[in-house]
Amino acid sequence: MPESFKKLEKATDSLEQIFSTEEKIKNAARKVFMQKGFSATRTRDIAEEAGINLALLNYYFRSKEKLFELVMMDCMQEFISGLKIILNQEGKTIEQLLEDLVTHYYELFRSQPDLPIFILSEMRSNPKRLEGNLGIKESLSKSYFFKILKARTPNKINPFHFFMNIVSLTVFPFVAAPMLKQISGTNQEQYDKLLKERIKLVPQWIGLMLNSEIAIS
Amino acid sequence: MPESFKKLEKATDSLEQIFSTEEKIKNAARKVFMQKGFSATRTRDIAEEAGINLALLNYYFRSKEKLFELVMMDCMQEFISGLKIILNQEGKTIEQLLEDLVTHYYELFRSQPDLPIFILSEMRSNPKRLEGNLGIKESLSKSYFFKILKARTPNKINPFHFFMNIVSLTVFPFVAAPMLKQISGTNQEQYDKLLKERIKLVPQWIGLMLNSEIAIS
DNA sequence: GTCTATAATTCGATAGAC
DNA sequence: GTCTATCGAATTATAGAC
Repeated sequence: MPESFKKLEKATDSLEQIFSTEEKIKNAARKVFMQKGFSATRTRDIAEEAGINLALLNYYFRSKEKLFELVMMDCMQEFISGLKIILNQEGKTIEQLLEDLVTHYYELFRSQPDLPIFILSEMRSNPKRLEGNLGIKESLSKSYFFKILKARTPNKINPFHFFMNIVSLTVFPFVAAPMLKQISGTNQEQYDKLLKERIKLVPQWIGLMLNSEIAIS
Repeated sequence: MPESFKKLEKATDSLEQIFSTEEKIKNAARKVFMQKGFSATRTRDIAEEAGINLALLNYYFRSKEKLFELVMMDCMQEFISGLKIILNQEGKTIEQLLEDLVTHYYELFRSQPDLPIFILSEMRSNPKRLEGNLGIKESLSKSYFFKILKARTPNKINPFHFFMNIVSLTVFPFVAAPMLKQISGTNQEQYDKLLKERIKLVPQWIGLMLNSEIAIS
């Protein structure tokens, strides 16, 4: 095919063509990897999803593993990027910070429901992926949020319990969505309504815990 | 033909031999499948773990899929079996039921940490597995526990929110253990101490939520 | 850069001896 | 029942034409 004709064709093509081939492959890889995990994903699936030939995948990314590493890095980044910003908004009350946090993850997981289970399950088989992103620990322990959390923690309970509670109440309903949908007998729309209600409820429940006199005994 | 009930005949053999070959394969399969998931598991791994030859796996279980189905059924069963009993102990207070429940799952997941993430991640790729175990929905909605939960639910909040909270606070710290251990900077022993503290804490926190005046607004 | 065709390897499953 | 050896399909990766 002549080069001039090729350019003309590109310029008049559909929206799909505004992404470079490299980007198309990466986006397709992200979609398929998140849906099926590393081992269950075939490079052919990614090529098909991207609308390109299988050989191009190796041309751009050398191997399935290299492509996966890139996707995984992206996902981890997206998972924790919002966290650092929100946890350091000085001046806000802990209830406000919590509502920001829960809202953020509700919207993130609503657009990408497989993101949390993907990260958690891939981490099981390869826990050392976390070592690279060691910044999370410092980001949390040095954050404004954690400072006021410690101050408000009742009695001698480890403040980390409350961090666990926040993440559990926020993330697990997405991780276990298929099971919880089944158990509650709700369809997608109804279940999503429940999830949305939790944006307001979770911060209040956490507030209750922080204000209570519960101790470990 | 494989004979499942022949195991006792070899009672005088060494410790490894008290399990029939069929059981050894199934136990090995359970271990490897739970650790790596279906796709990442090779039948050769299972054979090696069981200390038998690869051909025997197909002799006893026909295929990797059939073996996996058996293991999955077992795991699902174990996951929900304790539930039905505990949720129907009439006469107990909701706080007592919760403590029984959290204790049960703490001990179950402590001996098999990969069980919850295994079930959740395999369900993602194959949500129809749940349809077989449809009994969960009825077990919950018709249980004594759910009856008193509904009675104690404040205002007009969907009682299922509290079921989600219980499961989230109980299961998620196991599902996300690698990540939470990293973030909290604890080793296995310290993290386990935290998990153990939650046996007493989670029921109290749930009690707080049920007694509060929080509404959806 | 992109394609077709194929090499190289892995893996599930089976045949057949004992 | 258990083993060794191997087949056949699937899959990653590459060679080479355009």
